[in-house]
Amino acid sequence: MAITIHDIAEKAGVSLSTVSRVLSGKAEKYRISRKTQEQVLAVTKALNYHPNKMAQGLRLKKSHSIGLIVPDISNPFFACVTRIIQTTAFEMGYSLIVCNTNEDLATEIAQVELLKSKFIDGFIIMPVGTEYQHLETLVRKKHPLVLLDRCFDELKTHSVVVDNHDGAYRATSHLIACGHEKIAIIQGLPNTYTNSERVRGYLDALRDHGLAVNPQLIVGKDYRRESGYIETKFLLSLKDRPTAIFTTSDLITLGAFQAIAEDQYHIPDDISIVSFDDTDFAPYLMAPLTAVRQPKELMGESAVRLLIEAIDGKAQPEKQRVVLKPQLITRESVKILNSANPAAHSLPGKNHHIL
Amino acid sequence: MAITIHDIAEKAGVSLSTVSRVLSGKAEKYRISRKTQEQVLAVTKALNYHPNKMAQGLRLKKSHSIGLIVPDISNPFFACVTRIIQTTAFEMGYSLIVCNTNEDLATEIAQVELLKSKFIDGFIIMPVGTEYQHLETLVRKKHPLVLLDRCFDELKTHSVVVDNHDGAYRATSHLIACGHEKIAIIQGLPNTYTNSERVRGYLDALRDHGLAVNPQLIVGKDYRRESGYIETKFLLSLKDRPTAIFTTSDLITLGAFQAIAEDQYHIPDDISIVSFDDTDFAPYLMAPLTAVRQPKELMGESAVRLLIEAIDGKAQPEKQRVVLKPQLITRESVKILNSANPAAHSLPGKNHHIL
DNA sequence: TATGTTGGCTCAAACGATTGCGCAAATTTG
DNA sequence: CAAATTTGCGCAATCGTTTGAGCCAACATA
Repeated sequence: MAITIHDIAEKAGVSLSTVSRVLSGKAEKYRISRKTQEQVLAVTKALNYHPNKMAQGLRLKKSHSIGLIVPDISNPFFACVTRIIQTTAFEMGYSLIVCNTNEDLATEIAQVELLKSKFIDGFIIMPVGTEYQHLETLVRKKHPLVLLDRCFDELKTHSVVVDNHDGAYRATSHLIACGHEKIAIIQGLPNTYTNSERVRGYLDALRDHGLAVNPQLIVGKDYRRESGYIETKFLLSLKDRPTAIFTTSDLITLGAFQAIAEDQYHIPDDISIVSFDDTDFAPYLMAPLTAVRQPKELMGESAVRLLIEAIDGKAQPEKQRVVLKPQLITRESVKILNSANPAAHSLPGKNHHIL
Repeated sequence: MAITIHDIAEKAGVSLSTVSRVLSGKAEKYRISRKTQEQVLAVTKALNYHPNKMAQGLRLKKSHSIGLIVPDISNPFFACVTRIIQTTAFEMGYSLIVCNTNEDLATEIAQVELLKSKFIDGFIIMPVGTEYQHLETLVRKKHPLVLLDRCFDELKTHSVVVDNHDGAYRATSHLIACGHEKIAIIQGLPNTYTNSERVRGYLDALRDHGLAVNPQLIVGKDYRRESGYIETKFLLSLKDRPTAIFTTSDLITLGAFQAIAEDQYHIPDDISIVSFDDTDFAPYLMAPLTAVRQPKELMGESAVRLLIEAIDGKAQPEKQRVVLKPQLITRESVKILNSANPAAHSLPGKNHHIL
């Protein structure tokens, strides 16, 4: 079959050990003569040897691969983060096993189990976010683990998140600055870290600007397009229609757009939208989207670096939480109601072509 | 450390072999008594044993993981296909190692090398598509391999592709049926299977409808957004502007939209667009997109099934090429110039809400 | 009683690498 | 020239599984 160090040892006239030592750069330590080293290296090259990673892994208890668990790779936000993670990991010598949970807790648990048995060196997990028992097991068993995008305050592990409260606060404040008062929110998965923070940001912004909260305008139950469609339909049907909607993911926004188009409304004239994510297509939608941009590249990179530090034992033992700041990108999906307000003037309308 | 069959053997008072046999369902074959089996199973459960996949893999030369090499996971088309592949593979007991090439051949070669050493059971590759030496090596060494989306006629291996010629032909014919005669194409990566087929479909459609080919209207050099932007800028600057553009990927289309918006043109009034892919966001763009829809689910599923058949040795030894038919989805990005043409009437405008 | 058959399990050699220990030969030291 | 030290490398155990071959007891057959 494939070439092994056996073959090399034989052809080079030395022992297994010697070959292994030369190839793993331990020649100095074990005092292998220069001549022998060259000999071995030559044969290795000649036979086009590639070490068997499974054998290495078994012996060294290290697979040089990390497991990524993501709710939905086809969601452009996650897709982008995944790409960064893959690239960064590859540069650092790791390959990536990708698992999809479809936002389903049972699937997530199954994937974690699967990965555990695969001798993964570490995990990057964007959890569904409602339960964390299975993750606690990982932490207890000292599996290197970085939570990404979503985390649990109770779980003592590294994590990389965006300041969702800040993002939501600014999105909502922007709407208020533009003169909106009846502002709805279509939330994502309730009772999850990310979502709760976004909702909290929304509520805080309303409160800080002296606006009353209308519970009827808080809707939504997951981050998917279908949800955006349904909830927008509902919001549009209200007697006292909101003038603006804060959609908490770009996918929700797509659904909202569909509902709005179907009901023959127009963005932003009839209804304003601020979204969350700012994925690639955001500038090109029926109305170029004002959205909170998540620092996708930074998220992916930080997660990988943190994880690999943890794997190498170089991470601070105190668990770190990296909190990244989002950015509000203003385009044309928000109508300015109160051109009297100076704050509004400086905000949208100018930099439409931020892409 | 972790529990091994050693521990189980000891606690159950039997030998390693017996444990292994019971756990791998070979009890019958090796005549292990029912009592012993239950004994072993009980201890296994009690200790919460999970087999070490590395050791198993080493012994059995099987990792139950497959490698996926994809040009760009963040491209929504590939992202969607990747999700299907992951899900299907998982259902069939395989996990997925994902590699990204960024459409770069050197990276692709590096990734293939990496995966080869990882004891992958098989490959699904969406190649960059300009070279196939490294893939030929895989084929020669009998690595199960399925090419997806793009293939090489010269390479004798399984492949799953879309009938790109047909898709392009129908896209172009649709434009012609709507009365367009000056039709540009923004192609993808030249000299690749997929792209050549699409260009051929475009040319054939023009020819079959008696339209002359204007070489100036054939532009583009890769599938990315930037490319769409630049080429559209160019096309719009021509004295003899085309009335329609066939953009050969949704990403190119985004760039085209940007250029068109920037130059203050309007879709479809000033310029019509037919795209390729029909990703999720296509219906919600500034102009709901008429596009050739690729059967993403079917592509991903077929690729995995074919690969696993090949891994299990159940695939026909003759290499199979699965060719899937695309579908033209008409929305509102194409203007009907000749309302006299009966063919045009029956086509667009009705089913705008295909999502 | 000798012989064959079967049931029920264990032994030990793989798979392909890594590594502590130890053994010769070469070299230095006294 | 003997002893001590260094140089250069090999032996064999190990990682956690799987599996062909073999062994012993019990039972059936002649």
